[in-house]
Amino acid sequence: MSESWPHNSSIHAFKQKMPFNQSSIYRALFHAFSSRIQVQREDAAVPNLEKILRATFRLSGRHSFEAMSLRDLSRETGISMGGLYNYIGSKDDLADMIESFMDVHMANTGRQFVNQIQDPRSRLEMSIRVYIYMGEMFQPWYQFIFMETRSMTRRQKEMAKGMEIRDVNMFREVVESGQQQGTFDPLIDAGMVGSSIIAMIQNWYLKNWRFAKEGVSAGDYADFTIRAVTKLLAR
Amino acid sequence: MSESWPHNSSIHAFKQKMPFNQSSIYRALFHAFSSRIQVQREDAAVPNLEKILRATFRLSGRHSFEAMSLRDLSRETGISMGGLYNYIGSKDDLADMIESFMDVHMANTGRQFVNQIQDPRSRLEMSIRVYIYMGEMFQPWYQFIFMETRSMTRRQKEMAKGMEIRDVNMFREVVESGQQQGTFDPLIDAGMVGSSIIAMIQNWYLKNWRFAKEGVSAGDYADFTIRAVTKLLAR
DNA sequence: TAGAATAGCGAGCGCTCGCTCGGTTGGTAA
DNA sequence: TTACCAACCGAGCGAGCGCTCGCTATTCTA
Repeated sequence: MSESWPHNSSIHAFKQKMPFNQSSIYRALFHAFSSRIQVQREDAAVPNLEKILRATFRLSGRHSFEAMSLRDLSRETGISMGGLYNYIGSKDDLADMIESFMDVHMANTGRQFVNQIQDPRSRLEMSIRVYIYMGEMFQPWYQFIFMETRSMTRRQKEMAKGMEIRDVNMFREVVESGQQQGTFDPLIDAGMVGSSIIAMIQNWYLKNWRFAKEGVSAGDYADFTIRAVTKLLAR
Repeated sequence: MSESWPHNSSIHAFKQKMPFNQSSIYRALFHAFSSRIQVQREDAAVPNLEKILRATFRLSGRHSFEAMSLRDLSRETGISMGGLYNYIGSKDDLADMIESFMDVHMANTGRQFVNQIQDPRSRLEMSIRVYIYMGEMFQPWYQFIFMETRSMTRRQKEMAKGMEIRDVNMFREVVESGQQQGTFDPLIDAGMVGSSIIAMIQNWYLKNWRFAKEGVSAGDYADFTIRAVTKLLAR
């Protein structure tokens, strides 16, 4: 998968290696949840799912998921109230689909890009880049998870915390392996570094309005972040 | 004000220099908004305001401000529905009090600590420390602004964006002045540094659950952040 | 092309929301 | 002791919520 990508680290090259993109993700979503979606015909379901998800991101970005009523969603998608309920079991269920999909598919996809890289420095840089590019591609998804899960059920909250802890630990472990190998400064707290990297990644997809205004691209941001982390860990 | 604090940079010393703290802030709030609060007797108003604000933070932290009903707030404070409306003009107005108070008072207070420091390096370090300590002291206030404003009126959203931009620019300017003076690496984008520092500060008050679990104090976090920024800007 | 199956529709249900307003309470001044 | 009024109370209002269900429209099968 990533045999060629590291040699061209642009987001464009990255997108070509992804198993799904901003459009085809709705087909993947349909297959992941076809058992709990009442509509079985793919040609009918996938475009409607795309309408529903896009409208959900748009409306809950405007105010919040809780403030979005299913009547708003019906109006925005052009699908009737009854029609919506052929795709979701409840309003909570809609949020759960988004979160569960990310929990499984996004996390696995990201991991595939870095798992075969052994060298800690390359692996750290690649991880940062992949996470930022994923945040760029699926910005509404990540923002949704960050902003909305806390309003949800205990189960959903725990899932979100779990995802974040998993990510922090992934970065912490890369840093630790680099420290053991002597590449990175062993006096820096690896856990704090992991936490800070996650903060930087979240900063990218949460504050995209500001970066867009200032003409900072995802590639620029990844370069900056990698540089900052590299300097922090230099011996 | 800060003639002695810089020589003892603990949060304890910082708290003693603050014009208000987690308790007395409600008296300050009362005086700031006495014109739009119907209850005029301070001895009645201040304790009730404290109950209302604390309960608002507690309830909107549990789910969200929008999901908090005024009946919830009434139950949690022990103040009747009608009683609440002697303190707030509307539910929106309650959020506006919180946001407006921070916009004016918090920002000014923070600025007073650093304005008389000229040396860019000291000023940068002091600023980071003050912002993190403020975030620690008034964590529910900052978290509220970060998480809830986007659900509010356009005016309130603009106010929140304005606060953030002002803070980013403050950090950007300190970095630039250090670059012009030759203290900091001039090749690092000062705007990006400012943005990253804000991200680190927000990371502190948004993820306090994780830092508490790992025994990281506000002072530890400030030290780490200052170290990271210093290394990034080193020539 | 008839009949069955799937997809889509929207008025209406029970309920909770933000907010109001006429009434009650309790401390203070005359 | 009485009269007053700031402070507080909570049942009730109209609107809008999530969700349902009897129905129609569309597509597939034979």
